[in-house]
Amino acid sequence: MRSYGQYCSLARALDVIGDRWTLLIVRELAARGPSRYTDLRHGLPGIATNMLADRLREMEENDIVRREEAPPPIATTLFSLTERGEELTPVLFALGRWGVALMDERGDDEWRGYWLKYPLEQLFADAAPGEPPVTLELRTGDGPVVVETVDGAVRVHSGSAEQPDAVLTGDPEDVIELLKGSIDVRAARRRGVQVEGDAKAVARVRPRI
Amino acid sequence: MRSYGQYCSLARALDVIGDRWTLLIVRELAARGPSRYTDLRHGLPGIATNMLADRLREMEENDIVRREEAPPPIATTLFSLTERGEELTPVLFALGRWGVALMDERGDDEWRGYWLKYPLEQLFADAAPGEPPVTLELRTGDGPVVVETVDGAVRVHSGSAEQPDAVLTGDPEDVIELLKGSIDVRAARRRGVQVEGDAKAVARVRPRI
DNA sequence: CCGGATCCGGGTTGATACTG
DNA sequence: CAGTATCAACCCGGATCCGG
Repeated sequence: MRSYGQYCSLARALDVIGDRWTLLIVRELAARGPSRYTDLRHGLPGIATNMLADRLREMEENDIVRREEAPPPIATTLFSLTERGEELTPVLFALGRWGVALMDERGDDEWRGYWLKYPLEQLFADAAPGEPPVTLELRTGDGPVVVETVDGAVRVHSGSAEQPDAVLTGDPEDVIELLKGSIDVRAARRRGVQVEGDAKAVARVRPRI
Repeated sequence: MRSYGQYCSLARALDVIGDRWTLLIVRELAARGPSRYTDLRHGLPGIATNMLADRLREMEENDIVRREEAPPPIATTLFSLTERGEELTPVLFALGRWGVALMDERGDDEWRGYWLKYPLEQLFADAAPGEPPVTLELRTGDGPVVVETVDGAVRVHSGSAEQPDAVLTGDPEDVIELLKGSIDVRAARRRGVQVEGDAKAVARVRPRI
């Protein structure tokens, strides 16, 4: 990106991370940890492969991304955030928080389940922190994600749970509305969400005030 | 801007404010309040006039900016942030905070004194909150700015002070280093900073922790 | 002077094909 | 798997012009 040429920390930051796709690459690496080139492409639907290669190179030069050649038996290239890259999480949070108001209709937007990680961990909490922890599994289109209550907070990671208290299957919009509490289990079922297991466990994951 | 087409609040936010210049226009309006087109141009050195007009129109459509025709005797167009636009300040703060580490050399970057407003208000405080408040005037190139201690915090606005406790004149880099405390008055003078008035008042404005 | 609109050249991005 | 190469489309920057 062409520099703004201003002696201002905001402008300097935008010189480095203001390019198209850059912050979404940071999102991918923050949500999934060290990732292969191909996995990044999968998490960035619509990106051109040369664009991803260019951005990764620039971000490496700017000390945001680190490239590691994993030794056998993995034998692949892994991209991960540097410490300086991790420090961008407050930026992701602020932008993501502001963008919540824009999440009106799903349309035909792309969707990956693990994109829920930071929204849920930041904006949701355990509604009954005194009770024994619960585990949910969400199946919303691509790979499943696990949602757990831990010390009153919510933790999210990709993968399946061994013994989930409940499993939610359906469109992301509907599952999210169910977790938000803006619709109940009955209404969610009417929209096509499958709720298996303990419906009470679902109500444990709720927005912070 | 072309949409990323992702059902993710970060991507949605970037759809709206990810364009070049957009966040800098927000900075201008946040730091100076309602502004005329020409003043915005002055605060955004390097912007093409059609670009500013385009961005303002898009930002108006996206409910970030409001355009008002001020009645006589002002009789000009004023641009200001909507409530939704004001809600972008956490984004400016997060990005600006991250960019501080990039503020190494001034080079021939452009500079406006009021760009100090948010950095100083956020990152600095009154080192002796119990003492009577002090007022500084900074003259660093373009218009002067007033720095005041208020209830232990620091407030900044454009303009001149009537009875400043001290006046600092010099290059922005040097004045900032003096306020940060990384150089003392003696060293600042050696670099060409003029310190008039009470040097003790200068030491009242210091980085938090 | 204020608030733009128009035009054009160049740089950035997107889509697809191809490769070690 | 991890990219390069190519080319078209679009966005941006710079200059100029224009109606109040």
